[in-house]
Amino acid sequence: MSKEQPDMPELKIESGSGLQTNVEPLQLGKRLREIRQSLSLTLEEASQKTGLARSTLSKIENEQISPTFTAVQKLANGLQIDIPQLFEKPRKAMASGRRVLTKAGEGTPHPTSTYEHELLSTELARKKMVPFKTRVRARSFDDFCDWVRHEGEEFLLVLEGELALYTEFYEPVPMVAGDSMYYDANMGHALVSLSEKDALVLWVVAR
Amino acid sequence: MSKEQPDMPELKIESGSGLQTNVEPLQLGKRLREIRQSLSLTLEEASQKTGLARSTLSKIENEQISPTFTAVQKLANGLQIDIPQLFEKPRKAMASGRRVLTKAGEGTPHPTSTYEHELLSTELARKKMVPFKTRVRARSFDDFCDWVRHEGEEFLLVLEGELALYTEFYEPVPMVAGDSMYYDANMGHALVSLSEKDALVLWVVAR
DNA sequence: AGATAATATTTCCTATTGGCTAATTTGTTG
DNA sequence: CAACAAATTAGCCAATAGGAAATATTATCT
Repeated sequence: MSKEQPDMPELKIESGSGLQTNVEPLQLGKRLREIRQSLSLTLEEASQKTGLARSTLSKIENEQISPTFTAVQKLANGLQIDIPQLFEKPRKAMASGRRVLTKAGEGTPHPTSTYEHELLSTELARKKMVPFKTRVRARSFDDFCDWVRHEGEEFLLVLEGELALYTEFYEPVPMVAGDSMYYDANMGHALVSLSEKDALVLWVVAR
Repeated sequence: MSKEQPDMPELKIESGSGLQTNVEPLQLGKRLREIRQSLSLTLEEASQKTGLARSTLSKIENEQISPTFTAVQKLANGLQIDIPQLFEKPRKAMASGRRVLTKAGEGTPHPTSTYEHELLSTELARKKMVPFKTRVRARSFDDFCDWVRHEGEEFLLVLEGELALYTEFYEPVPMVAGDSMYYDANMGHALVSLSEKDALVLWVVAR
């Protein structure tokens, strides 16, 4: 199929939630080229160091192909760059001097089967913390069969109601409004409301 | 079930190049599955959020294929995770499975000239966040002459009262109970209570 | 309990794209 | 312009991404 017009960068938005943001703010090829050139490497030399073919490198740098994850690893390995560095925005993670105000009740809703989250910030990818307010519906311990468990650390403050924090290695801890907890999120954890009313907690997760 | 497929090629992640690279210490699929499940998402939901097919997600999670970089981007975008986080080795600064409970009003007092802080955790050196509750006494803008300014990011939630957040580059923002703010702490900032009563805020600082 | 329905996940097949070798074009110097 | 080096493109094969059927898992009824 011979085209004479330059390839249109297709930006396909899938159906369903219209929440999808564009998927190419990050010019990987351009940055890789900069890195290679800053190392004074030719495509051939980079090829030898990474184990990828010259042509492949060329196409990646010109953004004609999207490298496989293993290819990215080989690149990072061969050129002595760590992957996180590749994807960090040019400067600080969060743009300097930025702020996000969230008025009461106007966070982004994010319901799950067991909790009702309200995200209190946006552009989470660039931030170190994820703050949200969560409504914990009254329920019993039996309602969950598996711990919540993920990277990072969590801080939570009870705003309203009474609940218990179940954790993997300890006895359940009853908590009332004003109590707070700081814990390692790799430890299994789950919240259970103890009263008939829902409980309300502030939750901050740090990576 | 027709298991006996003739010439079914074995699916291997390492392509046939067979070069030196021992690149696959990082269980990407496993981590992605954990992330998806921690969000209580089904493959179908994740598919809608990311624009990737169910089957593709499944194969990625089972490490049967090496996702294209655009696929990784769609994943990160749709699931609200940032890419560096994906590739960082799971390090644990905080002792695994530890927790600190702070009952209401029993935090460590830490008064300053302008605020009255109550630290809500201990062993701060090992943690990623510093949470504290602060009472902001009624005062005027003139009471402070210099901005507070430090490394990291801050999240604050107004628990009681009315106050204004003064920041270096913006107009003062009036806030009432329930409002929250996320901002870069390098930007000069200061809180002023607007009512006769003291205001109470929750404050979390991330390094 | 079992049977059945509903949903979640995996498998199979096809179309598309990444990746390698080899050839072509482009750029630089003598 | 020749001669060389570097980068890009063409052709081919293998791997990935998508779609739908098959399987596994969970929920709902009698």
